[in-house]
Amino acid sequence: MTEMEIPKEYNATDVEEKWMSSWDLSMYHFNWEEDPRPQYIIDTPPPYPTGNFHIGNALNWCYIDFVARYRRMRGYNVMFPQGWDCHGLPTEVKVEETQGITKNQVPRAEFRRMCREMTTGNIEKMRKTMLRLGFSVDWSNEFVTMEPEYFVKTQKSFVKMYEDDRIYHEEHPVNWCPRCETAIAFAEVEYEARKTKLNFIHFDKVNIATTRPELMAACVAVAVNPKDERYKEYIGQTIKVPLFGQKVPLIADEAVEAGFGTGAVMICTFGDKQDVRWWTKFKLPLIKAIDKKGKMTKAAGSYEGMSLKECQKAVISDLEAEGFLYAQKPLDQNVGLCWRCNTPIEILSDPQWFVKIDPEGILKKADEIRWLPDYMKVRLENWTETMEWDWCISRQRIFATPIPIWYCKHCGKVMVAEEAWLPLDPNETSPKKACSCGSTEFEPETDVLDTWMDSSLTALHVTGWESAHELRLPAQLRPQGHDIIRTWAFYTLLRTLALEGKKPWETIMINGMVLGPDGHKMSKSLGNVISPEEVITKYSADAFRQWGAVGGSTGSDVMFRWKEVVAASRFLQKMWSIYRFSMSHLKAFGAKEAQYFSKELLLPIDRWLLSKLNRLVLAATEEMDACQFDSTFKAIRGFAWEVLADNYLELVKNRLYGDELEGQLAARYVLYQTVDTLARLLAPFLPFFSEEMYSRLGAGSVHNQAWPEPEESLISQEAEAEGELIKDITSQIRRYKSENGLALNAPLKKIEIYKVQVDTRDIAGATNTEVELMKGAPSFEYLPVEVKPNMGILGPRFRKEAGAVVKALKAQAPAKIEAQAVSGKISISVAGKSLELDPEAVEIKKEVISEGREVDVLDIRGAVVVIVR
RNA sequence: GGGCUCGUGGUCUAGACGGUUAUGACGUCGCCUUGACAUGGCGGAGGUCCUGAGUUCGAAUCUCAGCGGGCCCA
Repeated sequence: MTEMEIPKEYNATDVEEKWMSSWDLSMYHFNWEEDPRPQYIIDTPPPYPTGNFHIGNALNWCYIDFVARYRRMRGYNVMFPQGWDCHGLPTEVKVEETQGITKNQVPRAEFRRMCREMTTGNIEKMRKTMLRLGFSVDWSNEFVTMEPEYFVKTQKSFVKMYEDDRIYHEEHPVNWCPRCETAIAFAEVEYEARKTKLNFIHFDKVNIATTRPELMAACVAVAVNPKDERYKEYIGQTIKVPLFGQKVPLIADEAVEAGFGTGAVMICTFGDKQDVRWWTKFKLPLIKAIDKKGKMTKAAGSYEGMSLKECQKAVISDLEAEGFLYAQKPLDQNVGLCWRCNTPIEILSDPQWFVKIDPEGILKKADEIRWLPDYMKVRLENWTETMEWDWCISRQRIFATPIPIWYCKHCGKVMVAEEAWLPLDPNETSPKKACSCGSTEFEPETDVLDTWMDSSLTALHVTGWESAHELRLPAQLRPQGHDIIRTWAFYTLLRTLALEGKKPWETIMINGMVLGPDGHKMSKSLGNVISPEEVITKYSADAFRQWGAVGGSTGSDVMFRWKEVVAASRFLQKMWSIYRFSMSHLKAFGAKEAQYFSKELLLPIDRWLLSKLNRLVLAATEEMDACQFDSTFKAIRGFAWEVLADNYLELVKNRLYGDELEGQLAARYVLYQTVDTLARLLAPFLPFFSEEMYSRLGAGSVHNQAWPEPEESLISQEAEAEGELIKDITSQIRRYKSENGLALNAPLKKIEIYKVQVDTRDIAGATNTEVELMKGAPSFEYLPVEVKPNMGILGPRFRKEAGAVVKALKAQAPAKIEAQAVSGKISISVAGKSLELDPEAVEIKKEVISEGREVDVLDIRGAVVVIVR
């Protein structure tokens, strides 16, 4: 331990890069074999490999890393795996963009290759950021959903669920993105407020109002509210649709709002979700007027081939020309958009694959899981309770897990791959057996699986499902954002339940979103995006992580603020100074000196510090167990800064620099314990800084050390009370000097302390003044100036009369009350009745009269401190 | 339109089992280079605890209503 090597300034970049390149990351590996330690498996979110690990990911990973490092130190066999959720539209869209093609212009296999290549490059970039942020990822348990080792599981899960009758193939209306030319799930639909026009149109018997005149070709009914007097007589009759001429029934349904538009609505296949409900309820016919590219079909007659927009324009002008359109009104409307390309979605009917949803089962399992914070469970419940359709899992895209299915060319029967054949792409491989009709000719399924079919398997994957290892379900923790509760959490619950009948995790910890410095969601269009790299370069990874810890409580959204990062890096420097000072006094505190030390040597302020330290350990442990990172870190920081640096160090400096060995030993012992404990407490949050600290304290990495155990015998009310008095006396004298323009190390003539017993050695050292404990009362006059009622006692006792009692107390001279309090009972009269109060029921403020004397008097916690100048 | 969440000095925030002096940070103002740290120390100013009503002896805290943010959805 050589303090000469410790620079005055903490150079975060050098320290962080040094440790990053020298750490042996195998210390973070999970042990799949028999291990006496309890397992702690984290079902980490596999990020989408965009190539850029954004600040929201980073916050999420900070939380995961805090937990992972803490649990390791607590003696758990921790798995912090890293997955990559590769498949899906965004990569396809990006490849189409960068290559200037559309998916159908190149062979399927070639397109997949381009996607894989881009994904691999992106993963590499993101790994770098994660390493730089010091996350203790277990890279031996990395998984990549596009690799056969992973997607074989996705396919197996499909086959198992198909055979279990949980997956079926059916023609059903689905959300369709005409740009991406694929079905999408409800979870992938986003809504945006837009202005549109409500068109009022004469039908032959009633007038209807619609925002979608281009869908008149697909009109299959008109609906009114059964209670609507205007239309009662027409219910059950047929109505002719203008321009297109089809005759449709006029039906009655409660769901029609009589007050909206004309009170009559046309039902089309399909304008919106409500149309689908009516279509199902009344078993209406299906007219497909829109094709998969969003163009009008033959069913639209002369409008065939037009885009939806063109068609709407044409229909409106034709309606107007023929006198059907009689009014237009502006209307605010929410349009469903494809979450990836922002194209308005349509509802089309098409054969698709579906997973059955069992809301009750999911809700029951959700109840068995601990939700942090608990109110987040409500989001899952609300979503689950409002599910209307099953989960559409087929997508008409390319870069995704293939559906291992063929259709027999002769009888049309579905051939499902056997598990032993997997993984495979039905477009490249044929079934290894004939159809039950004897045919060996098959048509492959070209649809692929929804990406959530991959990622909803992570809990199973990380716990060893379908691997050489024993299944270790449930995982201990699922960390994720609240934005994907309805998708990732929901689907994982569904799939784990369907495949293994168990809950996927014991605890789910929800993190909030990161908002920009302006309080809004970070987005390119708002220009408020900040990257983790930018923060690291300017202020260090540890400062970034500290912002992640203290930025907000777990679950709440966190605003990114530069000044918090600045404050974080200031704490690093402050902590560094504390460390540097401590180490300069610890060079000699080796085994040699330690043998002369015994706890009897500890002075009151030492016991005060140790009590506070152990209380801190106790609280930090409790809060880390509850994933309360902000309060944990704030407690540690507060201790280091206010308790240790501002007070303890100032009080023991004199002893440390002095030549009295016993006092020195005690202070060194305390310093050593404190610095060692702080290094450990900080380790989950500041892996680089704490490692640098620990490198001069002990052997090996701090990340292989145990979390500190609180020594309860050192926690003591009395030790803290006496320490607090010493601290307060010293800091009041410091303030006194400051107010009186004295240098802080300026000696005073003398300090006299009355009325309490207190150890004066450190007070004398810290104030550079002789301190004497005085017997008896000081010869000063006290003037009681104010009576302060203690409402905690008076309120509950007197209830309605409490107000009157307070009034009566205040009406008396403070000196009179004081005199009674000294005798043990205070009597007052309220509304003619006389009452007796205990002295505890009031606090009497007194002032010392010291005018005309060469002294100043401070009243501190019952102690009277007389300063002789 | 629904659900969730929040509204505290200039800014951000703690407090939420109801108890009279409302926490801390940043900013601001003043003083101080003291043998770890000026990226520091000490002190000061600055508050209708969103509004209104209710419960209560007593409300930032509980209840209701309203207003206003944010998020997730329809």
